[in-house]
Amino acid sequence: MLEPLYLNLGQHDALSDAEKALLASAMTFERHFAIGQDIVASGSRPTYSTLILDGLAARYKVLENGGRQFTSLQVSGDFVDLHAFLLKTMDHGIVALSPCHVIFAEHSKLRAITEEAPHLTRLLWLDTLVDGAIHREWIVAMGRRSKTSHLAHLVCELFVRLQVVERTNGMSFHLPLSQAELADVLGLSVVHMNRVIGALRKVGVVSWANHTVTILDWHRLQEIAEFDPTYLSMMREPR
Amino acid sequence: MLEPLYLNLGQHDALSDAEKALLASAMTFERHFAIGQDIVASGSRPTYSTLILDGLAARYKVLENGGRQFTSLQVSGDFVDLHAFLLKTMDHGIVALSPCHVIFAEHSKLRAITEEAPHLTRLLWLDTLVDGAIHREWIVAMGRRSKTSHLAHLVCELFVRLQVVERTNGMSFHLPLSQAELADVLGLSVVHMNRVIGALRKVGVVSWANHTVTILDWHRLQEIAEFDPTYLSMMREPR
DNA sequence: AGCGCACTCTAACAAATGTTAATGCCCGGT
DNA sequence: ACCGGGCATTAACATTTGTTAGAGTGCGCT
Repeated sequence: MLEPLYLNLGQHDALSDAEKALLASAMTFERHFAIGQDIVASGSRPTYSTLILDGLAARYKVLENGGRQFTSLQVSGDFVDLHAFLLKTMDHGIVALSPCHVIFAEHSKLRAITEEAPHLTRLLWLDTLVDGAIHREWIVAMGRRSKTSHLAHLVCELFVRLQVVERTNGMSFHLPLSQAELADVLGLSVVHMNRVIGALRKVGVVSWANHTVTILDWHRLQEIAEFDPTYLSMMREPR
Repeated sequence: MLEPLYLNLGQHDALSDAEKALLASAMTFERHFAIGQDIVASGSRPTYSTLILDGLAARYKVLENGGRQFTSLQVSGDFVDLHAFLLKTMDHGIVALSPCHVIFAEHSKLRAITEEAPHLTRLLWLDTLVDGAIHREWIVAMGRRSKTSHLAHLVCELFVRLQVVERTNGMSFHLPLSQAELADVLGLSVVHMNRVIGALRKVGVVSWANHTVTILDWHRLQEIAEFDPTYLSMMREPR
């Protein structure tokens, strides 16, 4: 059941059976969340961290004027709030964008891992570092890329991340986001989001319908996005 | 000499003398960098992490069209590339924005800390988590705040961070960034950056001259920015 | 004192992006 | 089969932001 987590952590470095067992023993109960439900509330102080077994979720903040910004998208195998283990207080919410099947890891058990399993600790730390690397890439995309390039970059990133946890289907993947939600990812208005998707469709590098994205020309898409997967640290090496 | 680091880490949780000594023993040689010099090169694989003792630096990426985006600003007491300890390959560069006095911590020593000093390990991990929290706040600012609010937020953030490491002077602090560099922080053109600074000046919440920012009305500045320092985790509590 | 240079600031215009509103489509509920 | 609601799409127009160009300013250097 924790397969996606093993795939996610295991992409960076070998994960021993003992470490897998240790992770498994940190888990407590499972839960399902419906679309739109908050998995973790902003301002809360969780005592466990949430692992997505299946589904798509997002971190977000809401401003006073009602504007919402997603700060990350989380897929199967992602700890959506591993950072709360040490940050303690959630400064943002996490919402289910598709039906989500999750399992909770107790902070006390994670703490025990940091006391007794240094290598596994480094892998969990690394997981949050990749999170940060993705954030930086998003900042660059928001600040200096054209909107088309930004969207192309997002498609590249999601495809690669989903491939790691075996949630792609050939060159297609399921992306159950409305254009309004996508607009809250890129920081655009809904109308402009629609224009940008149209632009990407028109150049013919992706087809996009029924919440399914199919990459028609990976090479050119990567070019438009200037996508370089280095930041995802997908190289397996000692950590 | 490591005082800024102790202040930085110590703001989140108590730092024992033994831990301070351990940090000190991880350090090797010091170095000075001039304005504009790369402290860490993109694509490199450093074997040490760089701590700023004094100065201002920034992480950045450059796009094919020459556009540059800063993804973070780093002040005294910040490990600018602690993440490279586990990410291994730098996916971005780090440049000195003021003359920088830095000291290097060997990765082998950091690794030893993860093997033998769990609590200190958690504090170092936390340091990178706060990094991530700042990234998220920047994403929100870029996506959903007005440019004036974004700039106000940056001023609030820098003031608070500099205060922790005792680099403020009353309600003023030194910000040696040209408007062109600031534009690369907010993701704007230089001309528009100038407009935005003018706007913030006009409402009278800051004065801004000679690379010195003085906050004239903290309360109103915070209001404009919708600044909530929770994400900086400045509460001292067991981690 | 004069010069050159980097930086700030402004203007005029162009392009990107937001807003409001309307239309059509699909799909689930009755 | 009908209805209603959410979503995608488009149009027209407003606002923000970028581009290009140039003038002003301060400061170090000779």
